Amino acid sequence: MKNILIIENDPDLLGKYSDILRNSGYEVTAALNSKLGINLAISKLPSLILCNTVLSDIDGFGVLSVLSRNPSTTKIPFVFLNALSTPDIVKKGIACGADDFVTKPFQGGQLVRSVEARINKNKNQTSLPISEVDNIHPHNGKGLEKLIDLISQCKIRHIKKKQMLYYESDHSQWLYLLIEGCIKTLKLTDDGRQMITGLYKPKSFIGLDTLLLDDPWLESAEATQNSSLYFISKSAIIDLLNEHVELNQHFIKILSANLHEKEDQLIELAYESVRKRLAQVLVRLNKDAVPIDQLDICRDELAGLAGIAIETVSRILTDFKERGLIERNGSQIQIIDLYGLIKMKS
Amino acid sequence: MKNILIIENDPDLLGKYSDILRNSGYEVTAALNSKLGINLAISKLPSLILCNTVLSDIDGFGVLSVLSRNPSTTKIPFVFLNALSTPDIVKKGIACGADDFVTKPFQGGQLVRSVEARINKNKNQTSLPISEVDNIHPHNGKGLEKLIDLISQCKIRHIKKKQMLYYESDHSQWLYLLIEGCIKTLKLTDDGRQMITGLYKPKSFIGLDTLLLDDPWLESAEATQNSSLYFISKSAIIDLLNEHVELNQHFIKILSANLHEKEDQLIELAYESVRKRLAQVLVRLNKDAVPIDQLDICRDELAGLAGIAIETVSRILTDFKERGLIERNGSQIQIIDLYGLIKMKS
DNA sequence: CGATTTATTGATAGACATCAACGCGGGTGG
DNA sequence: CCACCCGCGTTGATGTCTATCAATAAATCG
Repeated sequence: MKNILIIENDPDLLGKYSDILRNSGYEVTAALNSKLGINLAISKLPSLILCNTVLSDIDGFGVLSVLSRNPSTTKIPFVFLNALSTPDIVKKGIACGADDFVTKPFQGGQLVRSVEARINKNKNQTSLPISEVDNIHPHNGKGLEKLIDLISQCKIRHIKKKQMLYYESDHSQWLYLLIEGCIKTLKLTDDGRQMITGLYKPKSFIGLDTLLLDDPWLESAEATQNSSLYFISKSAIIDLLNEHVELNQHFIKILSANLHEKEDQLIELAYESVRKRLAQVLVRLNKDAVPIDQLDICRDELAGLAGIAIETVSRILTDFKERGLIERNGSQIQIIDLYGLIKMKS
Repeated sequence: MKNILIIENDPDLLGKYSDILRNSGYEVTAALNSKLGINLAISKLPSLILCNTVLSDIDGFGVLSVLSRNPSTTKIPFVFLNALSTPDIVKKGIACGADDFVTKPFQGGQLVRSVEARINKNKNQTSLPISEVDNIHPHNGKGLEKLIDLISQCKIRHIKKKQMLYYESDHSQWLYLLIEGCIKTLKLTDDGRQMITGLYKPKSFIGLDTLLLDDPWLESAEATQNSSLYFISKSAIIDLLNEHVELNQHFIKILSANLHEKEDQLIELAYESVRKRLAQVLVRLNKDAVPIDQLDICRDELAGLAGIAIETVSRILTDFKERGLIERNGSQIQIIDLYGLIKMKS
């Protein structure tokens, strides 16, 4: 029978939730404060944890952080119970690695449904294969093998399109490994325009650049599609790094490659015309896109990637279409003449 | 008595050079081919090596490369003898780590003078203190201590203002550590404009980004002032990296910081006006400049740093002067109102 | 199907590159 | 020692590229 741990200050509510879940056939462990909750989570290893955001001693986010750092409990689905789901709470919850949010008050059925859905979702995830992660092959060394072990012990979280993964200037607690979907990292200007500094495809790490620095995030990250990611605790990775030299060197190589990419973008931004920049962006997107060379990306993001205004994107795209370089249907773009785009001159 | 090794194919010339140097009071070791030369260099450890660029088996550049990789011979001053000093030879020589070039034919006195000057120069260099190199403190770990040891065993070379250190797409053999002067790294566009991707001040490493990648240089490096650098053999550094985890992590941190800098520049280039970009460049230059806040930099380089046209630089500087932000005398710029520059709006 | 977001098109103005001319110093060679 | 040239910096006139504002059209979503 599935065991569910509930952490909730209010004895009345705790009893109520317990009853609902027991009636649905779950075994329930109850904790009236966070310390007890953490201990019970570690000793009982429940199938799921329900936890109030507001607790007397350590708050819900703190509980989640502690359990995330412990390898044996990091993978347990963690659902927040809270009176209000303000954007701020959701933001903080995602940053800590929460799986779901249930807002009080709720109908009994809703709670059960959420719990069931979450447990089922996490059942499937364990079988996801890790291979060729950002050019990691297990035979490349003991360290990379250990890294793959570590990753496979981490919890997978899913975030929806347009949801933020983290925000600029927030404290960074995780290294992310994207499994599915697409994540963009961006910086905002004072007047609200975005510059997209990175566009991450499956099998790549997000956050390597702040891994060893104590700095907070220097950019925000947002899902452009529904995405699944491994949340890898920074402290665990750092422990691994301290033991395995080749892992460090692998990361150095990734960072070096990133640096070179950025430098190329720099010179492009400085001296190339907008036309050429947009063409380059299309070429780059095409390279690591699905084989159908059909890009599903909104104008806003193209503008952010090329560093130009949305209206100009629109204009240039129609121009490209008239010249037979691309085809458009809706917001989808199909590249017809890749060579023509590459050879685009200012 | 100082021992000098001469490597020269032609027996007549070899004899002639030997006589000249013997008459000036040097002990001379002669080698008629490169293999012998290398062996003698290692066994005798001469005070200086004279070597023809053109040799029968391994050419002069090859000899220098081999000796540079050997810790016991890397520090020996190495002077090329060549019939013509074409820019191409000088370029290749500098890339390999040559100290000087003497062009044949020459007067006997010239050879002696070059040799003496070189030996004296290299006498002084051994005492240069390495401290706080790019935030390296010896107490930060065994690896950093070893790194400092390694660096102190490396030869220091001096390159003059406007001389190139390396060229884009050349093979990279060294990691450089700047001691004195200033080095800029730049990329060129097809139409000859330059984008300066890095401006290195003393105590910083140059070439970290290609250290672990087998790629050739992706940018060129040029001295903006007379500069002195340690030439650190890549293979030696890599050996050290394989032994010391914390050294890798130190480099990861430097690379991460570089990456963040580049990202900041990206968003600036994309969305800020040229006025603001130039102001930022001045602020950045001022930060790590001499305390007198007097910048000696030509318009061309300001343009390359901000990614704008030289004429525009000129125009904006006069505007800044009229507003009392800076003062100009000749090509020197003095910042009057730093805060005003920082607060510059588009 | 209406409402709201997202994309396109047009008109306009401003910013900046480009071409061209000119002044200034410093080095070079007669 | 002076004239000359060359590189560098400044200034002016001009044209073009692209952001911005505004209006409309299309598409997406509930």
